[in-house]
Amino acid sequence: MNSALSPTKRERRKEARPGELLDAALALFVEKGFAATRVEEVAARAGVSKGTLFLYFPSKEELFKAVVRETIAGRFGEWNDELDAFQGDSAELLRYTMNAWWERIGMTAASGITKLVMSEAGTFPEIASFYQHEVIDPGRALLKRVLQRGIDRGDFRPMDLDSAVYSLIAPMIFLLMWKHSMAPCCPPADRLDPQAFLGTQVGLLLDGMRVRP
Amino acid sequence: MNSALSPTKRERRKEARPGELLDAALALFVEKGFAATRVEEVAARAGVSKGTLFLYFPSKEELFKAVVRETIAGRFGEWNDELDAFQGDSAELLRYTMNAWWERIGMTAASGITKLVMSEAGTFPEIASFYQHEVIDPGRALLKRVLQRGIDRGDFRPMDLDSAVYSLIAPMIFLLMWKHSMAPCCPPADRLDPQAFLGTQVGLLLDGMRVRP
Amino acid sequence: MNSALSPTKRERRKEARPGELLDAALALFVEKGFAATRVEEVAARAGVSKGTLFLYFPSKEELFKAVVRETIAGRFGEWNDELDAFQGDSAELLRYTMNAWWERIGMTAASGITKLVMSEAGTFPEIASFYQHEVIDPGRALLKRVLQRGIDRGDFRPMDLDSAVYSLIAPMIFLLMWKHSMAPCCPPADRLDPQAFLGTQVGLLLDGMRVRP
Amino acid sequence: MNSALSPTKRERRKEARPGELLDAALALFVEKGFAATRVEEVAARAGVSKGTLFLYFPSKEELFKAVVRETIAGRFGEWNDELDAFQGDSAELLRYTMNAWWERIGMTAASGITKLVMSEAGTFPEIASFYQHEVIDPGRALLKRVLQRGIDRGDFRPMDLDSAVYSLIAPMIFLLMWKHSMAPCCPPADRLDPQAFLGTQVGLLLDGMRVRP
DNA sequence: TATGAATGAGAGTTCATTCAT
DNA sequence: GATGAATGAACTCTCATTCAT
Repeated sequence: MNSALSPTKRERRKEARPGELLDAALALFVEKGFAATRVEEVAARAGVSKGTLFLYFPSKEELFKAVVRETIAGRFGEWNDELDAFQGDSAELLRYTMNAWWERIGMTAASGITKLVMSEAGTFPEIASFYQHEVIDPGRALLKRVLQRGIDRGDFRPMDLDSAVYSLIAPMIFLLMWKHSMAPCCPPADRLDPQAFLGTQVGLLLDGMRVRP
Repeated sequence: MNSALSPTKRERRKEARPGELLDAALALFVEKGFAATRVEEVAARAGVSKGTLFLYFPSKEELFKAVVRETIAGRFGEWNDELDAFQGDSAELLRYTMNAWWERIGMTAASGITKLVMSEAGTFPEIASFYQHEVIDPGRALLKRVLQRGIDRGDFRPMDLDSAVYSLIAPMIFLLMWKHSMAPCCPPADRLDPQAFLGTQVGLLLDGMRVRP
Repeated sequence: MNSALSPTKRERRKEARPGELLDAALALFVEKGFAATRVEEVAARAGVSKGTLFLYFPSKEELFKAVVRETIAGRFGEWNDELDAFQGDSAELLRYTMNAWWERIGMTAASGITKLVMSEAGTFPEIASFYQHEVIDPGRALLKRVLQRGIDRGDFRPMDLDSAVYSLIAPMIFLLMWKHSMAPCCPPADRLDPQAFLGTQVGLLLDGMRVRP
Repeated sequence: MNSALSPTKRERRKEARPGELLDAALALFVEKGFAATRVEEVAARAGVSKGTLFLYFPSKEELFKAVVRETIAGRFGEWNDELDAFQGDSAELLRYTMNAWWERIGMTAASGITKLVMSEAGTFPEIASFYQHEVIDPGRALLKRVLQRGIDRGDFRPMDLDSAVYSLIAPMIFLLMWKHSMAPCCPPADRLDPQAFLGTQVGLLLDGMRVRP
């Protein structure tokens, strides 16, 4: 057997199974919500039979939890490194960070997960809690470091950091909820342009809207 | 018939029924989501039998729509009047408006409905569209007027209004999604204080976080 | 009170109630069948409320039975008298009898009852049996007398009377089932003309289709 | 997979399922009518669970339609061939045809379907229409050919074919309605003997009941 | 390991029947 | 008597889950 060296096609597929199922489930859960997604659809989209799905995941709920866990594998390590390496004005860093978030999370399927977790938090508090610890808290910590850096460098004025962090999270959460709920039903003309919005929002947070005295 | 003068107990109940059912449905939909709420539960909570519910609402979906309609019934009229009557600085007006939103929507069950609509938008695009027209659009228009007033009076500097409006909506949507999803699972210490957050957010939007040159 | 002499409108209506309900029920049962007819519809058509119907008939089943009983009140007395009074050829009498049946039963709502009884006989064997005794048997006896008269007068050749009677009933039953089932769905062009059919049928029964030797 | 060679027990069952369900449905629909038959009963009689039935038929109504289609699947081909091959007197052919009808339709479960279709025509006009096109019309065409053959050969006198055809259909429809409605409730003594009746009826139609001039 | 036929608890909905007014 | 709001049993249909093959 050559499995140790180069897996056969069947073996490769076998190993890929859970991943394919998770991808299919992610797409469908995001599109239709947990309750409205049928496991048979997930299986079909992953190219396997209904029974096979239950070989890998003991129940629909566990499949959901696995989807969430899988999709949010630690993304903050490299991000923190980028922050440390950044040279220059903190306003620039902030803009860069928000943009990076949009490109790496907001624009990708990962944004669907957040929407999903928030939508189904009532039904899966455990998942919401897990998400809080694994994603939200690290994210807040990262943003806090950016702000702290700004204050330390004299770029930003002193402020209540915890609260300000939420001011940065808010537009991101809003953007992704919007994208996955209201946007699909709005006439294109009215549609919110995410990057432009993010730019304006950061701009306002940096400089404010009030006329200077 | 005495119905013209004083309604009998039965008649009084009959008039109250739809409201009682709507209340029960609102509570349960917000708590468990649309799919996970059983009509029998709604009926039971309203103190009637399953069949009675269908006397007033032809289907579960129509019940849901009715809940949405009921909860958001024209709230913008008085709000616009207050805006017109307001004397003073536009920054004050903005703070006042955001506070009022929290007190009238964010703190009440109406916030649950918005969370629900956004969560179930994939399953009920029609509802999402309805919500967009009946709630979101009027809300945006109102905020736009506030900003325009500020610019006209020289309180605010000129800006892209449409985009800035979303910067005001974002914290509200965020707050209410948070309240109905993550908040219930987070340790109290970490909990976001909505009023404080809103204050900080508006403060930042008004004056920015950057050190003045 | 004048009720003994001339009843008031309300009293007249009260006495008429069961009749109005029976009429409404007859029409709806014939149109939609027993199961598909809702008692509320019957009540509405009779201009009363659902509850009132149950004041006069203890159940939907009893209503159905009453409809059948009511609609077939002895019609054979006068018919037998006509037969006795008839002068002339028995072939003429037979034609007359069949025509009279069509005009008095086939064309009227009474035909719907027969269709109904036959259709629902499986569910209401008791009703079928009642119908057999009250309608079918007297009808057969009457037709038998017509045939016997023909034989006695030398108009008809001897034959098995019981069986021949069914040959006369068959086209009537057929016609009324047809009218209440297939006819409504057939293109007008194909539609069976009842009187013409009855004429042909009696003609054939009288003279046959075989070429005479 | 061995399915190509010898189907497994499960596979054999799977193939048999629709047929078993159809048989069970036929029996129950005929016995109790469409509305009074519960799908669970049908499933139980076929030895499967409620859910299984819906694996094969998407709804109760479709099950009913399938029963109708199945029971009447092209029966007229061979019948027309027999007619073409028939040698001899047209009166004989007519007797043979009517007898064959009784043996192949009247005596079998197929008669129950016709009764059912006529009984439920009000509720399922679509089915009635389908039946008209698939069964009644071909039947009429066949009988018409028999009569035409008789006239062409000089066995029968000229006549209005369309109308005469109904004179042949009438006793068949009558017989089958009778069998499925009144017959079960009548005392055996009174019972109509179908074959005898059909014989008499055809005899009368061939030769008439009038004494020859 | 993979399948998909089979299951059956459970949900929404209907409607004959009851009964307080 | 008359009403119609209320009931709840009954019914169709769904779908996560199981298991023989």
